[in-house]
Order: sequence, then C-alpha cells, then structure tokens
Amino acid sequence: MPDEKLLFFIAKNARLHGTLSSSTATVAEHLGISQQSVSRKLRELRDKSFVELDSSPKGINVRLTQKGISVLKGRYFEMKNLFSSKATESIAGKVKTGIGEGAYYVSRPGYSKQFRELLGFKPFPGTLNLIIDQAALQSFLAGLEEVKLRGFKTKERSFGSITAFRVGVGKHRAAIIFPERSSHPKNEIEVIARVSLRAKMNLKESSKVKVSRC
Amino acid sequence: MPDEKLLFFIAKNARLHGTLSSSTATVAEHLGISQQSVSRKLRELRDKSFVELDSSPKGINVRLTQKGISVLKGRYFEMKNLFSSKATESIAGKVKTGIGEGAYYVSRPGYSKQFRELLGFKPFPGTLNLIIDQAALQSFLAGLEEVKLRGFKTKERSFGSITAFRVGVGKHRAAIIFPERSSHPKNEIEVIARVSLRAKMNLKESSKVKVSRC
DNA sequence: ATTACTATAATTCGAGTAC
DNA sequence: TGTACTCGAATTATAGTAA
Repeated sequence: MPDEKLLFFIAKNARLHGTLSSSTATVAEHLGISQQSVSRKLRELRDKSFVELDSSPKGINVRLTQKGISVLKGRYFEMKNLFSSKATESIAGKVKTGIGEGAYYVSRPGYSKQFRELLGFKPFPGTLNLIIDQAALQSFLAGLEEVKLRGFKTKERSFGSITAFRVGVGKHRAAIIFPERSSHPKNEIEVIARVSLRAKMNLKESSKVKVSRC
Repeated sequence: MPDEKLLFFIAKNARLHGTLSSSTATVAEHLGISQQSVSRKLRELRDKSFVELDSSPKGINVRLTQKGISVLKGRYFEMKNLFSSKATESIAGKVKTGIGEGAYYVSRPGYSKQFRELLGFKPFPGTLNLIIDQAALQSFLAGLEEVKLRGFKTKERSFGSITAFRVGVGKHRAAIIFPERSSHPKNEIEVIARVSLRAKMNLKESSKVKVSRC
C-alpha cells in the first residue's frame, strides 16, 4: 500500500476533486521528507492508480482518482464509526458552587486570545463547575473534537496548556475546559461561555444543567 | 511517529476506552506483519505514551492512553473536515424515462442478497433514472459512504461490481447505484428503493426529485 | 527552475532462538 | 504456549547529479 500520508496531503491541498499544482520540493518540505522521496512516492501512487500525475521540469500537477478518493473515504468512515457511532448527544450535570479559581485562570491574556480564535468567544471571567457521571462524560467527549490551547509563561509564573471541547449549554455556545494540571476530581468539569451561565440561566447549587454537542 | 495502523487497530479492537487482550502473533496475523514487528511496534507505542502495555508469557493487554486517543481524534477531524464540511445535504434531479435495463440487473440473485445486507432492503426490480448536475452530484457524494457490492458470474455471463450510496428520496430509503460498467452518461444516475419510486411518488418524465442524505 | 536516475546510507523487518 | 532479543536481509530514504 502506497504512502497514505502523501495521499492525504494531496486530498487536503487539492480539495478532493481539484488539482494540486506544486513541486516535489515544496511537498517534501511540508511532509518533512526529501524531494527524491516525494518524487518516488508520487510515481508509486500513480502506478497504483491512486492519483493522476503530470510532472515536467515546470513542476507537478496531481489529482486524486476515484480509487484514491475511495481509499481515503474508507479510512474516514472506519474512524467515524469509531468516534461518533455511539457518542452521546448530551449529558446532564449538577452545578457545584466552587471557589471559582477558574475566573483568574481563564482571563489571563495568554489564553483569552486563543479562546477567541479557537472557540469563537471571549469567555466570561468565571467557570461553571458541574458534577458529571464519569462514564457518560467519556462517551460524550469521544465524539467531540479536542481543541488545544497552548500554555505560556509570565514573569511571575507559567500556565499549562488547556484542552477544550466546544459544547452548547442552553442556548449558549460554551466549552468544557481541562487545564493541564487541574485540581478537580475526575467527575467534575469546568464550563466557560461568553456570559455568566450561572447568572443568565439562574443556576444555583445542585441545579441540573444539560450540556450538548455543538 | 509510531505506527498509526497498529494504533488504529488497537482502537478498533479495544473500543477506544477498553482493553485489547490478545497476543502479538494474533495481531501480527491481522495486520499482515511478523510477530516480532508487532512486539517491537507495541513497545514503541508504549515508549511514546500512546498506549499502556502489559506483556507477559501469557499474552498482551493494551489500552490507549489519552494521548493515543488524541492522536487518532486529530486524524479523524482532519478527515471529517475533508469529507463532510462542504458536502451538500441534498441534490435535485429530473426524471428521465429510460428503457429500464436496471430492472433485470438489480434483480439478479447475486446482487439482491448483498442489497439486503448492505443497504437494508430488497430493491424493487426497476431503477429511477435522474438527470443531475455533475458538480452538485460530486459534492453530494463526497460526504456519503461508499457501499461496495461484489460482482459475480453465472453460467451465461459475468456481472461487475456495483458502488452504491445510501440516500433518501421522499420518505423512502433508497440508494444511488453505479454499476462498474455503466452505459449511462456522467450526468445521469440510477436510483433504487424497496418500492417503485416512480409509482409511489407519481413521477413522470421531467418530474423534479429531491435526493437527500440518509 | 524543475523531475528523477543511480548509488549508497539509513532504517525497518523478520528468521532464529533464548527465556 | 508466550514475549522479545540478536543480527543479517529487505526495504526505504536520500545525496549527488543528469537532463
């Protein structure tokens, strides 16, 4: 089986039905292998009818064949089956009034820019803490994309990376966040949103909250 | 980067959060590589924290770590982006009354068992032919799983393989079929269902039909 | 600029086998 | 039975270049 990394690279850059016009050296740079290897691997893909390839001293033009698309699609649906087949659509949690250490954390400038870019909102400086059944949480998160926020350092201290998952709470777009070094027990999650969910949804200790895919 | 094929095999067989109890020889057989290679690759995955591995003279127990799940998820969402982000939800076609060569084809026993198993219905012995815009069809099909029906031989002749896509037409489950050697022009598709769509939906030459994801 | 050939280097694989 | 080590074989990558 020819190189699937390269096949996938072509798919991403030629947009499935288009043509990738480039050079073997450029592709090589992106993949972190040599120009010669790209040249050879492309010819292998061509020989096995996964791509159509025009190469000349001016560069290369590559497009996926139906067979090439088919191979990638097969992989995609295998993975889809793994990640989203039995993923739950929503989970229920119970509000836990915490000391709100998240407030300070979440409003650090090093994070807030990333929140805006990656989640699409500037979070309200405070977190909603929920108690959630562990197993349910696991199968809920299984179907959600991981969003990684990089850690950073200030003069005073360093902040670890954060893993986030886009969700919906009521009508609000929100995110579950897992700071790299969280002090929370495993059945407790932190939720952030553009507004104070606690205030907007009139939540109190032990209120039930539904968290859904987004 | 350690072997992703093996990582994916573990994910499929350990079900993302479970444990795969097996032997290196068994896994090797499934992947078509040697026992020694599986042993080595597993230790590589363990060394890079993609899996937890217990091995003993009794066999192996492997489970994905969070990092391992994360890697696969990353791949999945990259592919999802490729295949389903801009895939269209439905397309419109115009009925073309054909000679109905599909009727005979579709009702051959060699296919009909496969239709039942893979599509979930025994097709009505006739096809609905639609004229469809080529580009729209392409982006519609991009998001749909390919279902492959094997070809077969009878004493008289041989029948080629068929590629099918599960769709919905009106309230009916249906499928677009592409026989391996189709005589149709590229902008014409054949649709099958459990019933006669033409009769049930009262379709005539040039009637408009909406075909949607299913 | 390019692609891609040739020859060598680096890596990966697996047969034999110890435990 | 197992896993996993050693080491030669097979494969894969790339530096140097021709075209």
